[in-house]
Amino acid sequence: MAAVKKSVSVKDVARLAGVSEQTVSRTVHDSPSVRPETKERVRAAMRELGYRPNFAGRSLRRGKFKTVGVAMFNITGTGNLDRMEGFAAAADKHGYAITLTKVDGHPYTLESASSRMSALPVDGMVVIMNRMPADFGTFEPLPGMQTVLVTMLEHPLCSTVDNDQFDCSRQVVEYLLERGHKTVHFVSCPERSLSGMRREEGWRETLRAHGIEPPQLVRGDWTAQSGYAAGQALADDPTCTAIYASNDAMAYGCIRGLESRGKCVPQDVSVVGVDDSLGDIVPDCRLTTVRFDNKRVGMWAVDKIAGAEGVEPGVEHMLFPGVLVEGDTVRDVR
Amino acid sequence: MAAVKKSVSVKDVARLAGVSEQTVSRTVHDSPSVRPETKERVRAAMRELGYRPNFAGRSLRRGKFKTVGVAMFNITGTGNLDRMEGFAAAADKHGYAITLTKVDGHPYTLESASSRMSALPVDGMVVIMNRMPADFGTFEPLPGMQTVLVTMLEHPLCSTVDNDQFDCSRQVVEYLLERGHKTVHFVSCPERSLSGMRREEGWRETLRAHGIEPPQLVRGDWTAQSGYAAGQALADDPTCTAIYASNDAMAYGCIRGLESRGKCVPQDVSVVGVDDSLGDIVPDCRLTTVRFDNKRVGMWAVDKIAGAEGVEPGVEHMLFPGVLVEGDTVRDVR
DNA sequence: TTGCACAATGGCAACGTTAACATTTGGGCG
DNA sequence: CGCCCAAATGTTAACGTTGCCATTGTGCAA
Repeated sequence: MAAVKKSVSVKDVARLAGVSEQTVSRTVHDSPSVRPETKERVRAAMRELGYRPNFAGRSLRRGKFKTVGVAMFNITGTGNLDRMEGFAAAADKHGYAITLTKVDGHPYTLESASSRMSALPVDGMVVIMNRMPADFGTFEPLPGMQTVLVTMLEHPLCSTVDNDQFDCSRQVVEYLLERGHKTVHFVSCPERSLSGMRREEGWRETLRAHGIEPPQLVRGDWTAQSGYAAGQALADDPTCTAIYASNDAMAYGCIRGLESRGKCVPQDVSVVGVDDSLGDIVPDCRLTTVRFDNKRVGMWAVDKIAGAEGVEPGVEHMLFPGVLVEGDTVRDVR
Repeated sequence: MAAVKKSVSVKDVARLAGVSEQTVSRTVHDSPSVRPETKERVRAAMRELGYRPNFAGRSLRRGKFKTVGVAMFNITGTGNLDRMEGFAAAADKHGYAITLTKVDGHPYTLESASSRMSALPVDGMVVIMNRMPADFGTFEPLPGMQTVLVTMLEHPLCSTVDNDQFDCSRQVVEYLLERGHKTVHFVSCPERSLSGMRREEGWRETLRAHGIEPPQLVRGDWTAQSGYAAGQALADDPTCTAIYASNDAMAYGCIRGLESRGKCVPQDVSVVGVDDSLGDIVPDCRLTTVRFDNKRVGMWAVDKIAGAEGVEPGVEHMLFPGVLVEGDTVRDVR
C-alpha cells in the first residue's frame, strides 16, 4: 500500500531543482557563490521533498560528529541536573549535541567509560567521577578522543574541572573563626565520596593552619536523618558552638537535632551547610551555605572539547570556587 | 613531527590480518561463519592498530543510528533525573544511545523541538513537555521519526506517556475522605503547569464525585515559602481539617505554617503532598505523599522507540499511577 | 576582437561500513 | 574419479555528503 520509506538525499533535491548535487550542498551551507534565485529554487525543492541532511553521510565525509559524549556512573546525583544544563548550554553555543551514557560501575574504572564511548558518534568525552576509579593513575584516553574528567583530582593526560571543595571548607571555617568561634565541628559524609573527603581535608587543614586541633568529626551519610543524630550528639558537647555539615540536608537535620535537645540555632550553635539545595524546600530557615555553580563546571568541560576545533588542546585543570551565602544560621560570638 | 592522525579502518585491519574487509566486518559482529583462528588473527590486528568501528560509516550503510533523541525545554525540573535514568536504562537494554538537547522555549512549540532534532543522528525522539505547546493540536512528527511525548495529554499522531496526575489526586482525596475528613483543601501551583492543573482537576472532580463542593483553593508557586503562607492562611479556617498540596515542598511549608499558627500536624490538620521529594532532606517528618516512578516513564518512552525495530508501531497513550506512601501527617478522624 | 579575471555551477572521488552475491576449498558419497 | 554440498572467505557496490578541481558564462580592459 504505502510506498517504501526512503530517505531524501541531495541527489533527489538536485534532480528536482535541476542543479548539481554540489549546488544543493552549497545551498545547504548557504555558500555565497550560489545565485540567490538558484538558492531559492533549491530551497523550494528541499521543502517539497522534505529534505533533511543526513548526519551519517556528513560525518563520514567530514570525519567529525559535532557531538560530545557524557559518561556517568550515577545519573541521580547532586548537581547533575545543573551540570547537564551547562553541558547543553555549551554544546548549543558551539553547535554540538550531547550524548548521554550511563556506565555500569562494576568495575568502577575510566576504562569502562572510555570503551563504552568508543563506538559512539562523539568527538570527545566527559566523565563525571563520583568516586576514585581503580585505574585513575594508569588510564589513557583513546587516541583522538579528547577526554575531560569532572573531578577535583588532577590527571596527567586528561583535563579536569570541578568545584573547589577544599576552598569551600576553607571559606566556611574561616568565616566561622572570624566570627569568634574557637573551633568548628564537622559532620562528614561517607568516606568513598571524593568531594566529601576533600571537604573534610579542607576543614581539617584550615583549622590546623589557624593553630587549632580539629575536634572529633561526626560521620554522616548525606541524609537529614544522620544530620539529626549528629545534631543531638553535638548538643551535649559544650565546646561545640559552630557546626559545618557536608551538605545542606545534614545541616538542616543538625538544626532540628539541636532543637530537639533544647539548643537554638543560631543563638546557641551556628550551623553552616554546603550545596544550597534547601532553597525551595524548607520554609522557615535561611541556611548559611556554600553555593556552587555546577552549570559553569559543565560548560567548561564541554567548551574544552567543542571549543577547540582542530587545535591540539593542552591538558588543563580547573577548579571553580563556591560562594558562601549568608543566611540566618550563624551567630557572631565576638 | 607527529604523524598525521588518521582513523584506522577495516581496510587497514584487513591488510594487516591478511584477510578481506568483509571478514573483518564479520569478526566485529562475531559471525559464526568465520573460523575461530581467523577471528583471532583479525582481533589481534584490531588490537595492534587500535581499531574502533566508525559510527558514521556504519550508520550510513545501515540507515539506522541506534540513538534516541531527548528534547527538553527545561533541563532542571522535578523528576528529570529519574526520567533520564529511565531513558538511559532502556537505551542500554536495546543497545541504543541517548542524545540530549535543550530546546529554546521561545516559542514553546513541538515544531521547534522537532526541527532541532531533525539534523541529529537519531532514529526517534522524546519530548518532555512541561507546558502546553502552542502547536500541540497541529503538530505532526517528522516522517520516519517516531516521536513520543512525555505528557498526560493524548495526541493523535504521537505516543504519549506520563504519570497519572488525575489519579494521584483521586487517591489522595479518597484516602482523606475515607479517614473521615469532610472535605479536602488544596494548595495548587502556577496555572501554566500542565501536571499541576491536572492534579487540580483530579482534586476538584473527585470531591464532586463524592458530593462535596470543592472549597476555595490556595494558589502556591511550588516553593515551601508559598506553602508556609498557605498553611498560615488555612490555619484560621475552621472547616479545614485536611490539606492536599501540589508538591512536597509546599506540603512541608504548610506544616510549618500551620505550626506557626499553633496548629499541630496531624492532630489538628492532616497534610498530604505529592512527589516524595522530601526523603533525605527533612529529618523529623515522614510526610504522607504520592510517589511517582519517573524512571519507568522514561523507560517506557525509549522502549517505545528502541524496542520497535522496524515494526510500524501504533500510537499509544500510557499513564502510570503513583503510589500513595503513608507517613505520619494524616490523622484518622472517624 | 582577443584575453583575462571572476562568478556560478558541475563532475568526480572518497570517507568507512556492510548487504548481497560470487568464489574457493575441503570433504563425503555414489 | 567426478559430483555436489557446505563452510569459509572474497568482491562489488552502495549508503549521503562534500572537498577538490574542472567547466561554463559574463563583463571589462587592452
